[in-house]
Amino acid sequence: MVGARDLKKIGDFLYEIPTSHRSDMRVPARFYADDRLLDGITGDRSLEQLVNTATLPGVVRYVLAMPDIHQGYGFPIGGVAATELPDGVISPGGVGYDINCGVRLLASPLEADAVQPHLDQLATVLYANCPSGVGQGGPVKLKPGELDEVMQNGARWALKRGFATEADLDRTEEGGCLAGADADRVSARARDRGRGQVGTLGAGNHFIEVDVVDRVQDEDTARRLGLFSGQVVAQIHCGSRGLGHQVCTDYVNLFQKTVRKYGLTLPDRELVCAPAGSPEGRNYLAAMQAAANYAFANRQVLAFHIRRSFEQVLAGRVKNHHLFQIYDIAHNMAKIESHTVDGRRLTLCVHRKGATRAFGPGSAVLPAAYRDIGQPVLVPGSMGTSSWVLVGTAGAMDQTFGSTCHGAGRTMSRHQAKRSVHGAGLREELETRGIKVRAGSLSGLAEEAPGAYKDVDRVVEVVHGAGIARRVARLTPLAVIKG
DNA sequence: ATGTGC
Repeated sequence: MVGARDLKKIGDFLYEIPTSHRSDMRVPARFYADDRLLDGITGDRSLEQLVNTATLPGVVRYVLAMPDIHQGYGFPIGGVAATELPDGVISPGGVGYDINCGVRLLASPLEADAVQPHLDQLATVLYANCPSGVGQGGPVKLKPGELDEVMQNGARWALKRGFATEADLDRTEEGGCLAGADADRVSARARDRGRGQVGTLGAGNHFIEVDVVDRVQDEDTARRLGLFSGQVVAQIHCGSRGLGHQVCTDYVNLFQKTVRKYGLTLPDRELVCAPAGSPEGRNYLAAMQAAANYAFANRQVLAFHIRRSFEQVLAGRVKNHHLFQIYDIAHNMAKIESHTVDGRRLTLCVHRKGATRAFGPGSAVLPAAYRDIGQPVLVPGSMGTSSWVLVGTAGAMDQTFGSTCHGAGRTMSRHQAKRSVHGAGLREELETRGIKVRAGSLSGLAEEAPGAYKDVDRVVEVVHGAGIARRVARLTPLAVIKG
């Protein structure tokens, strides 16, 4: 267990666990927090997991955790670890079971007052059009061989099928398509699980939300993104469903063997990995990218059905309900990126698990329209609480390999939450606050109770204060759709 | 997170 005495405070919102803490650490471990969040962080195994990642072969500079850190499989959720190619390792546990879990934000030109009278119907129609729940299949029938196209081309596949516009792709991380994806590295079992699930939401913390922009923190940047106070927007939070889950399972199993083959010593079995430049490592990367493309396509099809739902409910009732895309980000992904470490330009495998890329102004990979303001960062809060739109900063490039937080972060396990919260009562409470709720499972709802999460406003305050993202606008929910 | 775990 890592306790308060093992920590060194090295900045207003920054702590370090030095390599003297444990003899197998190759680099220090750093994490961002304030005093209040610190209490929760030292209460579970997440810092010990972070220290474990500091022992990985090829890890550079320091491993990092964001203020929304909590316990995960092997790596903590909210963790960032960068390893140098080709001998530095890639680990499926550093990405997570939900490969390219991420968030998409669509914005309408409408004020909340115009939508309010139709909100109940909108929630019902969204729930009907966007299938959710564990194991749930979806509306898209793929032709033979078409699943390969989804995995190779991601949101580009969706464009060809009429589910996307060029503008959507332009405002998606990586253009919605990772070029290195190789569908041949994805097992038959993973394909079987994913075949019928394109355009579905899933369960757990995944959701579709209709929100209103309730606070604008930076007027200029908000305007540049197309956001204004009182505006109705829609958020999608979901990933690669059963396909990504199976890809992770397959490679975790396979990598049990590669750990021995390459003579790797690990403090936790859950950190199984392979050198990123080895055949096994490259195969996982290609399969992970295929699953990531599937997730981009999934969110794109959901966006299409959200647009259709707005059309169905609002056409003829309001003047313009077109939903344009602000951005789509991944928060479970390993990326091959170039970063400067101690004055040297290195090619790194950056694992972001429950962490968001937050590239600052000037980055060539950003859409032209956003290049001078930095990458939009979408931070969903817990159910019934606010969410945030941030932008990446030069500070993130300097401090965190261009990364920041991804959400509120759990304080209670799912099991704990289910025991202490009643789903029906929670729904009642949300509805009393004027939030429309459509949920397939009441126990699923209980697992996502706001009380089971940290305060997202505080998490965002820390990353803003630390300079690894900048606050632009806050969103508050009008309607929530869940599995 | 997940065709949910002992």
